[in-house]
Amino acid sequence: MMSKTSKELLEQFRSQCKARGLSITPQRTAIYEALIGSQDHPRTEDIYNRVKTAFPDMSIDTVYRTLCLFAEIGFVHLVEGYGEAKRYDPDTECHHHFRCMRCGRILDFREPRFDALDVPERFKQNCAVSNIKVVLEGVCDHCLQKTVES
Amino acid sequence: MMSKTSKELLEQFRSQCKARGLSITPQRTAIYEALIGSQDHPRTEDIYNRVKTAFPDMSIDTVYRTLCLFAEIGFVHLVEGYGEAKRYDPDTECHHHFRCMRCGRILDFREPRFDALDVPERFKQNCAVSNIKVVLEGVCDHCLQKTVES
DNA sequence: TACTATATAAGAATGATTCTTGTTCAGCAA
DNA sequence: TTGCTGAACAAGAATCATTCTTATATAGTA
Ligand SMILES: [Mn+2]
Ligand SMILES: [Mn+2]
Ligand SMILES: [Zn+2]
Ligand SMILES: [Zn+2]
Repeated sequence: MMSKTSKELLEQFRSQCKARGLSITPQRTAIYEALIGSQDHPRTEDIYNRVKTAFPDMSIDTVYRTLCLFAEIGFVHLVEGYGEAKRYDPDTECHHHFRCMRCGRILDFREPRFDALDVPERFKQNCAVSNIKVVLEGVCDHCLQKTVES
Repeated sequence: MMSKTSKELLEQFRSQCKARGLSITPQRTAIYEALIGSQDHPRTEDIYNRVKTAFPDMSIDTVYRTLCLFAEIGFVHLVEGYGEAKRYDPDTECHHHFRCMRCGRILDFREPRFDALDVPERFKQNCAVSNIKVVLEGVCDHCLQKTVES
């Protein structure tokens, strides 16, 4: 199936907001557009930088608030990390990550085999497991290249 | 095999420090002991609280510095999270985590099937993958219990 | 168009972590 | 043992990410 056009995504954004009684403000729309236009895993400040060309006096607090809201309602996901600035994932379909421990780059990958790993019995019985993710760690191709060069 | 006694672990700590030219200070020793004596995933401040009974005027900066050092040299691991305070793992053997999204509790589990999942070809070829971890997310038994009660 | 609750901007406040600086001490050599 | 020296430390300032407070603006609606 073909992925949604950005026009379709925007329409979906508007109707989801409506359904939840959230105002559709120019700021929220701009932040949403910045998100869907990115294939990476931006920090709040990255999004802030992308929108402030069009909105020179947007407060960074608005970006923090809005991304937090978007994460709550599922427009974006929060990426697992190691205590630095939060990173968001505009791709909310099930997928997994490779994380470069040297430069912080996060690469996506889809691996259906990993989407439904069989969880230990004790979690099945006592906890409510809502999702599983596999995280690969190491050094990315870019960084390996740099190592060779020097 | 039997797991190491704390005396053996301490001896290992001392020789590892020596091998790396690191001074064996009372502060480092106390922090190391606090770590190996814990079965959870403490924050820097948790460790600080545990050692300050014996060292009332230890600076919290020393705990930050020391945990960071211990993570670099592999005495502890850093736990993946979502941007709150860093959490450390004194268990450096390969294992995986369940994370409660409600209370933040992190439960360990060992699942050899997960330790050597077959990584996508493109990472094998271009990146140096140093480890794989599976993260389960959901609501823990404690929190489910609370939900039922109220 | 007017009203009201919601959202925003600006800046202060907070929490975690790191940096700076002057002091102390662990490891080592005499 | 003693003395030296670089590494480690304590204290507090500084920084970074994030959240809170408050006064103002505005989206949705009558
Ligand atoms: Mn992703
Ligand atoms: Mn663990
Ligand atoms: Zn890299
Ligand atoms: Zn819980």
